[in-house]
Amino acid sequence: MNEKESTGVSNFIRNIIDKDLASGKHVKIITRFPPEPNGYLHIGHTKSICLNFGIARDYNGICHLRFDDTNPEAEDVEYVDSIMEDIRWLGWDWGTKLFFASDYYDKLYDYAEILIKDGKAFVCDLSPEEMNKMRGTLTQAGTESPWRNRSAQENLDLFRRMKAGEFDEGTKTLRAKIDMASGNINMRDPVIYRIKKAHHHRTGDKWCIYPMYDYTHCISDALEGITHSICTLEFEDHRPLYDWILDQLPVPCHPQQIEFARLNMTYTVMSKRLLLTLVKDGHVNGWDDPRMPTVAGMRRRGFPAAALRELSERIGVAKASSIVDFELLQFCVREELNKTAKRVMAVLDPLEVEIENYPDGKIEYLEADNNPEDPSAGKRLIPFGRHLLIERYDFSEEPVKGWFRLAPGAEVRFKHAYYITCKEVLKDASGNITKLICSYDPASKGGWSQDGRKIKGTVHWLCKDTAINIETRLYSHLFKVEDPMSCEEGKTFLDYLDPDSLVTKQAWGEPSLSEAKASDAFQFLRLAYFTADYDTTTDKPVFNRVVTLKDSWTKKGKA
RNA sequence: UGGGAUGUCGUCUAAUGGUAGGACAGCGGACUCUGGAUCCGUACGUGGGGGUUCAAGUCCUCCCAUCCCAGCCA
Repeated sequence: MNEKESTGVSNFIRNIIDKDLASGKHVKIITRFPPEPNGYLHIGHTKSICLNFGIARDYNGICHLRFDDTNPEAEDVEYVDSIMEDIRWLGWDWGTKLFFASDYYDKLYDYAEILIKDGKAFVCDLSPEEMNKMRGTLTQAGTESPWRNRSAQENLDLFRRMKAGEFDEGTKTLRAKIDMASGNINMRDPVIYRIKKAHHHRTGDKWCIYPMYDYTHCISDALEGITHSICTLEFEDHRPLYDWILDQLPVPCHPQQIEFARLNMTYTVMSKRLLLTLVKDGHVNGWDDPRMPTVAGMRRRGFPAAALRELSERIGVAKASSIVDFELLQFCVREELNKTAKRVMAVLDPLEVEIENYPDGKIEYLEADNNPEDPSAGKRLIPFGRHLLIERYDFSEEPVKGWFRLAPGAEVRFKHAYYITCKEVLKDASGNITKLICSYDPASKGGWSQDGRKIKGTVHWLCKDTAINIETRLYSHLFKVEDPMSCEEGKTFLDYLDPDSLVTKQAWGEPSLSEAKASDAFQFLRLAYFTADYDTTTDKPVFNRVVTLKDSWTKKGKA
């Protein structure tokens, strides 16, 4: 129990670390989270973030935040800022360990010269098209570049001139000299430097050659003393190259790359490219649209950071590709919000109720728990009067078996208020129910009676005269199918978008809701968890539905 | 006739040659001033064939299925 709490759940990566610690290979564990600042973080990244920062926390180690900024054309400070904000919001702290791969450009360059002097790298004049042709195919070996056997001296001279900006983009690259016949395409003399006359968000115009990921990442890890370099499965094929480069150079250490399966989740897509499409083509309202699996979107939606961390714990870490049930996320969100969300009453689809034996014009204030799960959340006073509003679906003129909400002649409890009995049903000319005439039992104030009468049904309600208008944004899955990526012939993931994934509904709520501040979490009693949106104002409160409450009644198909 | 990986309840994940366990979802019940929460119970799994072993999810072997790789992206 104690061990489990202190080191988290067991997984194959922690097993490796345990062994390395036991054998004395390492005494201090250093991990890193290495995002490229070219997009927003999504829930897939939160798995990696929690993994790396979580290991550092549990092993008394350190997790570095290192931006993998080697492609200036794609990257921007805007992303650097949003990524740091998201990681902090998720509850992690990198202390002083903030790094940029671009911090290492000078060292990286020096190492490249070493490679050249040792005959392990060469300047190649092939055009991108030629290089592509000569790379071979998955089943056929590649062909060696005609420039492969230049002298070290010539290579050094050319590389220095590349750095000096003497050549145009695309005319020359620096390549590692490995094996054009390798079955692993990454080992077929991979490019390690290319010419890009681009402005870098940190180094400005100092450089016109930029190192490639494979070359940069392993050396950056080594320079920082990373012990375990944890990445996703698609880099498995790159590990031989990671190791090869470090084996050629006098680097301070040789970190171990370990790959794990990235997170996939039902009813959503996870790639930056696809998310960008959703944003760019206006299928959602920006990166922080509450339907997006981005950290920014989930934050706005109202998913608590603690729930996201809990999810990361629960899904575990392994090497088999998998798709996690969205239900598990919802469970984590409900679990957290149940403990923390303030209970209030709101009515989305109102039906008028008039209490015939309650004095007209009288308003009394009744005491209500703010959170039955947390007594320290205190109580509040809610207004009650003759004219009330209830949820239309809480009344049934012809109740089915097992129905214990309101019905003609039935008595139910109005939460925190009184026992109410339905006396009469008023309808308009076309037969629609317009109002319920009810009576209340004054002896049941607070929602209970001394005679021990058993009242099974409890409904939520609002005092009509004091209720305020609110806007609710009812979110559901962005996609109609579990896996939008496995498409039928001729369709794309966009064909599975659910046009009803956002339904905006004007509703009514307790007066106190006008004071809600953005990100405040609520449970609208018996309905769902809601969070005040960034758009909320005193005049026009706006709430995002985070997740509905579990509902074992409608699930039975009885509603 | 390329290389690299992975197959355990519906889903995710543990078991490191010795009782296949947990969580979510499901189902049933208890309880409840939220048909919420909580509590209890229940069903469901080692991709397949051979082999080694007293004993195999685990070791060997063959097969099958799935995923990743041909950017001067990361």
